[in-house]
Amino acid sequence: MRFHISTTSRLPIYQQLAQQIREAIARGELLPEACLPSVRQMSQDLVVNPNTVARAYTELEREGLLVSRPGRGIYVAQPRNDLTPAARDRRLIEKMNPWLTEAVHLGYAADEVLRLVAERVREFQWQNEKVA
Amino acid sequence: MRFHISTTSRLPIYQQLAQQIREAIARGELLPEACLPSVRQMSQDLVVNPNTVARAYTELEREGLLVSRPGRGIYVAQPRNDLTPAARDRRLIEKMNPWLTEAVHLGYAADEVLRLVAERVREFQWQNEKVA
Amino acid sequence: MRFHISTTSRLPIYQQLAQQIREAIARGELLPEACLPSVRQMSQDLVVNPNTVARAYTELEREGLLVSRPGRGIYVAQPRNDLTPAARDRRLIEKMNPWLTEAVHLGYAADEVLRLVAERVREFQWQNEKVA
Amino acid sequence: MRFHISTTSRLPIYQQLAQQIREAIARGELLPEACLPSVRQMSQDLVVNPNTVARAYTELEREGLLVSRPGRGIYVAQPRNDLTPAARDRRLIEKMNPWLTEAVHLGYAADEVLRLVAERVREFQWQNEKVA
DNA sequence: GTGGTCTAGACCACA
DNA sequence: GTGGTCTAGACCACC
Repeated sequence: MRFHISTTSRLPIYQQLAQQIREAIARGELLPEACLPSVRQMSQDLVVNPNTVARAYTELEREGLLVSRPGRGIYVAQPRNDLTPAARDRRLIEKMNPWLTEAVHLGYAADEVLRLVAERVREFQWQNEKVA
Repeated sequence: MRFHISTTSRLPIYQQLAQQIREAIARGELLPEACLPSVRQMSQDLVVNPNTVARAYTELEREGLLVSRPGRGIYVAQPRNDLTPAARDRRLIEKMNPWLTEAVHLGYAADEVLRLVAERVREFQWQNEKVA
Repeated sequence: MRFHISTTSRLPIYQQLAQQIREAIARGELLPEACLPSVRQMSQDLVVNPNTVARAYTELEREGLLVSRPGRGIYVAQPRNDLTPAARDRRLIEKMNPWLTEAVHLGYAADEVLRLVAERVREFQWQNEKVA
Repeated sequence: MRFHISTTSRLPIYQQLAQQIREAIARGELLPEACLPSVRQMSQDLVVNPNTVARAYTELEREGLLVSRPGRGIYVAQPRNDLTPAARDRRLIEKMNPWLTEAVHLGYAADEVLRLVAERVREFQWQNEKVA
């Protein structure tokens, strides 16, 4: 797994890293129980402050995506299944509003949005099976 | 139209307000040429500093969602359509990506995501026509 | 790069500064990825409130001329190219019209105006290539 | 001569009116010594506050485009010729900077700008003869 | 009355 | 150190 940060992006560095790790996990490139590079190692690779890497890891741990085992390293967590289907839906729908709103403002027609989502979903090499 | 802000949210107040206005416009609850509450009025309603409200309004004006008419008030503008198709897609995808990642983590299958979006799109009173 | 503000001008301070930065960028004196003075530094140089400088920077960031990187500084971005040709023309004509009117009032003939513009264009270190 | 104001524009009403009068004069639709509608008449036609019309007239009088003859009305002034060629050029060039800067940011190539200016000049039905 | 600008000074997030 | 947010309160332009 190689990550890289863009010093020209306006996004905070720790968030760039966090989002890349999230997507790597989502894509299945980082499997559960995989071990991530140490804070020190990663900070050297990316040429950033160790604090910045630590912050990204902390954020992901708080989200339940990573688990740190003190003295041994930081690992990809098992996928959580503690949400009821209704709670899952609620959570996802809630976060849909801002970008759907953006779509309206950008002048997208309804079917264009659906087309774009479908396209992106394909590119994501979606691996989840339908659970219901 | 009623708005409300959460002081416990990590999102800045002016952005909370801006996003609520964006959604109200996207939903068609605030139609073009509708007049918004004055800065002073809104700041009283929300119990925040008038500057904070002004900032939200200014932000939305820069985005082309509102137009301010000094001495008269601030009004809802027409949706923008001055971006190239590629730039439009780029913007939307950027905002959609983190959400898709989230969907994967929640265990959603591809067709479930599409179903959810389609459903939500229907709930919006989508007024845009396909431009192309 | 030296900037200066006129307290006697009717133009707001933050706009005076913004316009000077715009012109410096347009002339090629400030190249992409160049770092601008910090808000605090600039506010000392100009003897104005830091908020006023921040406002100029924010305005230019919204226009896509600058990118701010929290904790790191504020930098010159690449010129925007996300507008449709029609929207581009509309914007430019809108700003050009009052100037053309002025030229007529000053008694300029059509070819004199063209000559004057051509001259000035040459003085700019025009870096854009024709896109179409 | 018919004028009209857009209540949907963000430009102050008195400036909309002033600019329309300027352009009408520039185009030769309003000739020197032509008499403009009274403040009261104009304010009724446009359905705006008389103060607003008065302000537009005052602005144009200050610029030397109109002369008011108390008790008789307000008239288009004779074109001024009191500037030396150098002063004329200086004045016009000074006001060229902002929109030329905009052109750079919008990504225009040098010859595109010249083309656009030439086009607009033609549409203006330019009536001035070369003076030099 | 409306919005727009400016100042002073505080606190937070990021590196 | 950097930029980002928020407040309080002043003054101006526009209608």
